[in-house]
Amino acid sequence: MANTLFLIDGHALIFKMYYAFFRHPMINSKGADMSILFGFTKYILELIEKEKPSHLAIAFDPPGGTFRHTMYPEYKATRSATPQLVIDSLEPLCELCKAMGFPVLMVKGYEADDVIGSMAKYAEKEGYTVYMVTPDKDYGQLITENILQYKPGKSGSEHEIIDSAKVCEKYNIHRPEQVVEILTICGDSSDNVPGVKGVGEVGAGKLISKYGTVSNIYEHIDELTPKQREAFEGAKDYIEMSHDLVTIRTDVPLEAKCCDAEVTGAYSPEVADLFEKYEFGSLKKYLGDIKPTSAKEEKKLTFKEVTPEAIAKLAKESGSCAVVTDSKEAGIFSQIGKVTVAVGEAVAEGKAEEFAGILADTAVTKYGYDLKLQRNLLVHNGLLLEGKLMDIELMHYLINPEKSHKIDILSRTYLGINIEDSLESPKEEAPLSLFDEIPEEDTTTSRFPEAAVTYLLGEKIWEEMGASEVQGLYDQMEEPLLKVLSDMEMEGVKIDQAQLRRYAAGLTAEMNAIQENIREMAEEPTLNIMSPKQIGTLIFEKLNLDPKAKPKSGSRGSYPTDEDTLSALSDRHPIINEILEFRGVKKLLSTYIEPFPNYISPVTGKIHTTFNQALTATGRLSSSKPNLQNIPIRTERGKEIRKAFIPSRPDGVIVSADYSQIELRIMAHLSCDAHLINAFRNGQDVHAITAAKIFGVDLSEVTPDQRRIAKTANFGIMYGISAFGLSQRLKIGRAEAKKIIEDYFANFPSISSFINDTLTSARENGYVETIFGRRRYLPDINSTNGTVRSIAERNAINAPIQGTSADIIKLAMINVDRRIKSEGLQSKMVLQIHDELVFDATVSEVARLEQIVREEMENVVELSIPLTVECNYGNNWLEAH
DNA sequence: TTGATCACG
DNA sequence: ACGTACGTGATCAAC
Repeated sequence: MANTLFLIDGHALIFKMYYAFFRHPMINSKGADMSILFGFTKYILELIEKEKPSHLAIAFDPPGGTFRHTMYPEYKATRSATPQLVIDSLEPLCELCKAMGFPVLMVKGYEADDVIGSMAKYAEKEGYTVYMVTPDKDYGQLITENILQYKPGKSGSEHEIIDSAKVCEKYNIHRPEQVVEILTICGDSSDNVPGVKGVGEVGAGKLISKYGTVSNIYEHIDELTPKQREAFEGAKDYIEMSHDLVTIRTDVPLEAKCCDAEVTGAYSPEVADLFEKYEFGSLKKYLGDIKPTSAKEEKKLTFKEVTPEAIAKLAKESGSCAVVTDSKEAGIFSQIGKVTVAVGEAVAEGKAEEFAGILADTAVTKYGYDLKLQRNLLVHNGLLLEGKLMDIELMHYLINPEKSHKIDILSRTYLGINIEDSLESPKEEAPLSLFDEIPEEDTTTSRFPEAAVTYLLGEKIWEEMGASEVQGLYDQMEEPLLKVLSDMEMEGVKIDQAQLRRYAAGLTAEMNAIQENIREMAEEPTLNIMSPKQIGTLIFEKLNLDPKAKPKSGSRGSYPTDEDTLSALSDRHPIINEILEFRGVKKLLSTYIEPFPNYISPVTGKIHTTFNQALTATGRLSSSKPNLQNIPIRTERGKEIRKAFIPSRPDGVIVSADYSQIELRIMAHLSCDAHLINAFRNGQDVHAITAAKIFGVDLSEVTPDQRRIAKTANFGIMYGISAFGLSQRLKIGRAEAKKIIEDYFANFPSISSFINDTLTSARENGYVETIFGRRRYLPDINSTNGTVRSIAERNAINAPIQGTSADIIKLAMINVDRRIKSEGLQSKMVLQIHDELVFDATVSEVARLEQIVREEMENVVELSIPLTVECNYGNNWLEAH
């Protein structure tokens, strides 16, 4: 087979990668943006794997001007400045390409186009088939039988090979060289090359197919229409220069020979070094067995097996051990398999009962991973997990909440030990009931490595926590909370199944009726209302309710059909409201009603959610399987679902206690704003006071509408407002929104300086923190990319507020739990919904419980504003509001 | 697997 | 040149 040479248009590929990673840049551990370097390298390696070229070279534009600039000073003058990342990536990229054995073609005074053109023609003579890898249409002029254009596909789609026939067809010309004539006539706005005004690709194609060249058109200028003649006359002075500018040179002196570009597939250790340096972990597979010259000695994990009795003795002596409780991830009521315990290098494995003494020993610290689940499993199986719980996942969460806390990654990062091979790969469970039979235990896989690594990691990560001063946060907050959450999960919450079933029947009937109605109105008996694509087509094409609506770019031509968009059209056709109704009902059924029976434990008859304690970026909890933190309340239909959350005892009630406006109070505290602090101290209506200030009216004259706007503005401030965002929320003009924000900051200067101070500190430190020292790192806070930087800035404002609120309720939960236990109440705390605690209580205890809960929640921390709690109770969760 | 949509604070 | 308020989880369609 003939040799194939791939010539890469480096400049174009760099920009392709720049935009591909624009929204989510790839930042390495040192904070450097590797987007272009990584994307470029990955593209080349994948290209080689896919197309298997025998030869490959990469052309870049040289620094400084080219002959075209000399010829025409305005050349590319309209281009905006090259992004800094592109500039910074160029040199390391060249170095990397050379190291990988690909000739870097760069000739002073010539652009990459000319270098590729010259190389292509030369290689063609040598008998190569040449593919020019570029999206640039200018390259069409170079295409021959053996020189083709390889046009990379846009995000996901296939590449396209452009041959002579295709390019001729595109412009309606006879020979690819005539692309030059087309470009001369059309000009090139991005390169600032002038063409013949008023003549586009189609017109140019017709003329060139008839006259062959631009100069021949001028020779027959009398045959043109008057308009065309005028246009060509107008371009006469510069047309020759334009012709010259768009002509790709094919006679550039080249040093590289084709044979230099051979793709061997064998890379040097220096390439592996660079991959290591740039953290291209996922690209190492392309290097085969090549290892870096400086390959670190991978530490070996050593352990020796001893008996359960021996390990118990060691654990007692050292005061600590690591515990791994074997079970499939199938809910908190699973059977336990074997238990593995490690102390230093000593490990032991056996039935849980064999370790019962040590597990229950309060004097022995337990290192482990997801100890909340382990504690639940053990308790369910009649065993205790006592002593200080050092959960490495939770500990690492405090070091950096947004990094991965997976044990294999921690092991590599902190210990230099790779346990991937010796660990069970976490397989995805079938997403069925939590209470299915557990698959047969895989006894071939030992948990020794995991236990031994956990022990080492526990000590190491604890040290690391000292550096960011989060040890106290762990001891005082997360570790005690772990046990509280474990109790809450085990306790569960009672659901009125009969009420749920009755409601389901009614809703289903309602939904079917709406569906029929919609299909009739649409005259489409098979319409799938759940398909945004079908709904978009129906509304914007068939019914044409908004002729101005355009398909969203990027999502393959589908129209937006979200609630905002649809609501705006509800006057145009009755079908709109029906669609929204349908969605609402369907949501309730499929998310909150149908799946719930599967979550009811046959053991307790209750629902047991999982609280994720090491997940959110801000310090909040999250709830899953099922999520009990997003049970409906805002709509009438939704409220019905809350009625199904009932007390577990016949003489029971549900008690709900929620912090009133806690985040706004925290902002008042953090900013020390006198107006807000006074308002909260005096128990006044803060949103009304805000309205009075920003609209410059008396408090008594604030209209409900002004209050609503002020309330939205208050929330907006906490989320890192923009004029655009506020205008969207309030459905007002941008200028009006801008005015509101300006008036807000003018009247609340301390909020303004709080924001500025927070941003300054974030830029200096690279992180922000809550009043309890919980950190969130913001690697993009100093990014040159404006979009990602503003996201980081909004996070910088919001994280201390949301995070402090999360810290406060966490402490309150610990204190409330302690009081309930110390006073011997039967009532149980069962749910937390960010600013609300829900209790499964007994009637006789309600008064005492409310007193305790209010006391603990309101006094958990001393701030410059009071924290107030609203407390209610009733026969179900809805009535408790 | 991803994106759109929508439930909550 | 771009996108547009913070933090979550579940479901469905469509790739």
